[in-house]
This record gives sequence, C-alpha cells and structure tokens, in this order.
Amino acid sequence: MNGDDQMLALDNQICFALYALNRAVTARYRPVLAELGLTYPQYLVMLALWEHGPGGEAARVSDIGARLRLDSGTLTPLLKRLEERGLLTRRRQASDERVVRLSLTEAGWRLREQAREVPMQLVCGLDVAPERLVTLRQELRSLLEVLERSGPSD
Amino acid sequence: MNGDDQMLALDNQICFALYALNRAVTARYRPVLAELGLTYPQYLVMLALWEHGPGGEAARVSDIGARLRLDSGTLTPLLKRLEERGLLTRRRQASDERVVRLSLTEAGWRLREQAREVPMQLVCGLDVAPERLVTLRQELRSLLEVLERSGPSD
DNA sequence: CAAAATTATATTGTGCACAATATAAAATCA
DNA sequence: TGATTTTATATTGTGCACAATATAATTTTG
Repeated sequence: MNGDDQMLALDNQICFALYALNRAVTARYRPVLAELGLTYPQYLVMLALWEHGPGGEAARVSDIGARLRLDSGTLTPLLKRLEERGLLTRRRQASDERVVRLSLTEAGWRLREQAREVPMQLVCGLDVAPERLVTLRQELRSLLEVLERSGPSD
Repeated sequence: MNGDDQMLALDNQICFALYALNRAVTARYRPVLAELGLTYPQYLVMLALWEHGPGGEAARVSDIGARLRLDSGTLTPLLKRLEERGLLTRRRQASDERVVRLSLTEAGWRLREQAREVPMQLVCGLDVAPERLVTLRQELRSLLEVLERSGPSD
C-alpha cells in the first residue's frame, strides 16, 4: 500500500555504494598514511607532485588542481600545511606573479621512498583478486570520463 | 634513472578512481537535490529514514548511523538541520533517555514524492547502459562487504 | 544496593570540498 | 595607452567526516 518505490531503496543507489566504498577505502589508507604524516587528500597531492617530477617547470597550483579536480579553495590551505611540514615550497613565479609554483623539498622526495610501500600494503591486506581491482579501476575511470565529458556543460 | 614506480602513478590508484568518481557523481546530484533543499549526505539520511518506514518504532540515530556508516559526530548536526527544516523530529525515548528517536514529519514524507524522480533523472542524464551501472553497483557492494568483514578488526 | 563498566548521543576540533567572493596580475581591446 | 576582461590564487563561510572526549543514562558486578 505504501509508496514503496524500490527506486529509492538505499541499496539500489549506485551513489551510495560509491560513497560507502570510498569512505571504507579511505579508512583503510588512514593508518598507513598516518605513518607518513599525511591525510588521504594530502597523499593524493603528493602523488600528483611526485608524478609531475623534478625535471621541467615546477607544478602550478592549477596543474595539481586539474589533475585532482580540486580548486584553490581546497588546495591552498592543504598546500600550506604541506609547506609547513617542509615537504614543498610555494613560490610566486617571477614572470607572472599570479602563478604559484610548487617544488618538492628533499624531504618531499624522501617521503616518496616510504610511500612506495603503501599501494602494496593496501592491496595485500585485502583478500581480493588483483585483476578484479584492475577491472574495477578501469570501469571507474571510464565512467568518470563519461561524466566529465558531458558534465561541465550539460 | 629516477625511481619511476608505476605503483605510485595516480591513474593506477584504485583509490583515486573511486575518489574522483564519487565526487563527480555527487556533483551531478547537487543541482537536482538543491531543488529539494537537500545536500547529498542529507539525501542519504532521508533515504534511510524513508526506508525505515512509518510503521514500527521510529528510527534511532544509531540505526541510521549503522545503515550509512556514520557516527553521531556527523549525524547529530545534520539531523538538527533537517529538524530545523521541519523534515523530522528528534525526541528522547522515555523508557531509555539515552536514545533519540527520529520521526519524519508530514513535510518529510511529502518530500519523498519529489525525491521519487531523482534516481531516474540522474540515470537518464548519463548515457551509460543501465546494466553497466547495475554490475558496477554489485561490484562496489561486494568489495564494501569484503572491507567491512576484515576491516573493523584486522 | 553501590561502584564500575557500558551504551547512546552530543560536543569539540581538524581537515577537507565547494560555492561565492576578493585580490591582484596579466592579457585584450578600444 | 588606458579601460576592460580574463586568469590564478586566496579568502570566507557552510557542511560534512572523523577522532577524541564529554555527558548522561542504563546495565552489570561485587
């Protein structure tokens, strides 16, 4: 009799599955990253900076923002915290004072050596076939692409 | 020469794919839910309350917490906001004053009628085969279960 | 029954996300 | 060139998440 829309059942919402799993995964990372003194978003920023590499120009805030889909409202305070911990420096670019360039310090690069263990540590404590994770990752990335293509405008 | 661990590449992190897609999906919900005057977490709480139903005992804060994997630190202020908007009432249970019972108001139930359109609206504006989403949802839920089984203790 | 332990919710404090706005510098245009 | 527009980052304010702790009520124990 009641309007028992199965459409609104929590377990039928892909958004909830995504939300719950994302938080569960983040929770798994938390103690591991705590050993590095990083939060999860800070870890992602470090991954982006490590990936940007030491050669070429230092990354701009907006480079990291584009990579992680984060704006300056999120990144500025986060980067200041990483700077305070001595992992990177933030310097205005002389030729264009609007731009802030991010350079990893020695400590920032050293941290990468510790971080190398993180992915394996996570996957190992998981009892899931690795190829299952690869498949899932591909599917997640594929859907993200769909959303981002049609997203900004539509 | 450089320590080019592909393990640390951002695009190889399943955690990043999950993080990015979750935020992209949430962003899709945002304008739709704004019409209902709800944030995304508030929507999930309402889904849980609607699902709990009008019969039987009113939901406890911890019931919703168990369903959504959220603690009182998150739920208490969120529920107060929903109460201020007149969608629910919070009442201490007489027989056990520790417990707070959550009852949807008329407005809370009426909102469900509007919310009925939300899932279809989201899926339709997505150009992805529905069965692909069903498969993904199952996989996400399956992995969540794995994490929660081994998680709390290990 | 009284003391201790447990339970349910609330509070406090930190760190994201994100919208909206501000600031300042550079690029474009009239 | 001077005014306008655009661009890059920063700031402000709100609302989660989550850890740690507080509070108060119930249950368990000695």
